[in-house]
Amino acid sequence: MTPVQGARARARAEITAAIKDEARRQLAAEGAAKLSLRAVARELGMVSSALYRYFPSRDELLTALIIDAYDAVGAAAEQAHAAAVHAAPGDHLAQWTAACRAVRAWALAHPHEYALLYGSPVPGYTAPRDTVGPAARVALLLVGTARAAHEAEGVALPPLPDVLVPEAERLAADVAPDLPPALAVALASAWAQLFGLVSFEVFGQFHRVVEDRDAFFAAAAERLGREVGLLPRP
Amino acid sequence: MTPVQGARARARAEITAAIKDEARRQLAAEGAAKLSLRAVARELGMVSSALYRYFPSRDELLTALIIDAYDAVGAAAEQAHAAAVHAAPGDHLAQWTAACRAVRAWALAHPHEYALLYGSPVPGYTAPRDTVGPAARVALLLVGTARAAHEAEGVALPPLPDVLVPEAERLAADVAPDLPPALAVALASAWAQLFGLVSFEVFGQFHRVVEDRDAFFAAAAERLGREVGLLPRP
DNA sequence: CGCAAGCAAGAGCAGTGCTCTCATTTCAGT
DNA sequence: ACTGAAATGAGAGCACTGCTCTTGCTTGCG
Repeated sequence: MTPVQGARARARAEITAAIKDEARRQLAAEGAAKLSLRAVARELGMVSSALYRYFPSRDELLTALIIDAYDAVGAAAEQAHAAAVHAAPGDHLAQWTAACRAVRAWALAHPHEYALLYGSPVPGYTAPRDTVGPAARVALLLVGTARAAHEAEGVALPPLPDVLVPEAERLAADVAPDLPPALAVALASAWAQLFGLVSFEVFGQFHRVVEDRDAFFAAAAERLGREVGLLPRP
Repeated sequence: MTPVQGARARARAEITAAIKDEARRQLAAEGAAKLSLRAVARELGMVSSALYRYFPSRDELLTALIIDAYDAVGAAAEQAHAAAVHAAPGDHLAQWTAACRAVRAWALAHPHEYALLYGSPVPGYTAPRDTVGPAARVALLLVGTARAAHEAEGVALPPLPDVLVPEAERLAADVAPDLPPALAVALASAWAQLFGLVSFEVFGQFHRVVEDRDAFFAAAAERLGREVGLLPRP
């Protein structure tokens, strides 16, 4: 795009990145609520008002971090999925669980950023349009896995209750017109349930309840995969 | 317990309740992050420092609200469950879904309190021991439904993967020694997944994705019930 | 070269959680 | 019934926060 930007623009990009880095550091250390513009500025050796040249408000800074985090977890899942496709080309269930495990691993490694994405929404703050793209990456990856399995060998799902048929058709038309409506509904359920499992673990709800969480999650993710019709080692 | 407490103790209880009420109002209006001790005091016509005679810190006030909220959602679920037991005595699946729907309804009616319980943990704040009892009410209700079904007609579950067997036995011994280990694991999964569905809805993740959320949730809750071996109308 | 735009600094405003001191009220033991 | 201790409320104050506004300095384009 801009082949050689002026020194000023470069400095601006560098400072913006430095602000986000420092903010991410504070986020990881203390959580979103303790992320303070003044502290970020202090750590960067500037004065708080200067920060407003780069981010018009604290919420805008948070938004930038949210977008980066969605991209990070999406990239982690996509990478793990691609590796699984390479390692076990036809095993769609293994590919599914690989993506799920990558999401979980990223969440456990970045709990505060995960909380920003899938925890309580920041009050008075509604996610701007820019976040929906990155936010959909993981969901689209799950849809893609199910689509590959469906194209390769077809999936068998139990019939839907009658009341859900219109919603299922609408949902399928919206997100995956090539997939059967029952599969679209199953995917939406599995999507939410996957993050339920991850959130419970990251937010400590499994404390003193589930101990061997690796094995527990692996089994649960595989069950979710079967729920959307995936089968092992075809 | 205390048959007739002095006027002072009564006043203390009343003021404590008034503080919690006003705090709950602000919580519902603006969310946890904007809950301000000073604003609560202002609204109650007292000075902020006086509040510290009743709650030693803002976090302690939050803890009190959290315990109340756990009790409220637990009571809502228990009441819906009891009604279902009365209306359809043998239909354990209907009882299960009734409890799930009650949790969802409470969450949608009190989104900010729900976020306090199942959203991002408040930073720097770890839930004290007093919360674990109320927090377990919904989980215990789900366990109880599964136990009733198991005692009445037995439940059939797929076998566990080998790696999960030790964890399953430990988990069953901990929370429900009378239930088969595979059922205990399935219950823990269903528990987390149920709140995944509710959280996605309350936190807006289903925005522009799932539209007919009543039907969607009802179907998902029923699937969760089948996952723990419940069967309709025996 | 000049001048507009970009930028940092500082002061300041309104708000926050929390602590401390100082009166006053209430209650209990003698 | 009286007194001393405990509980309570008021107020000032500290160290923060996000954010705005004004004031100059620097940069780089036309």
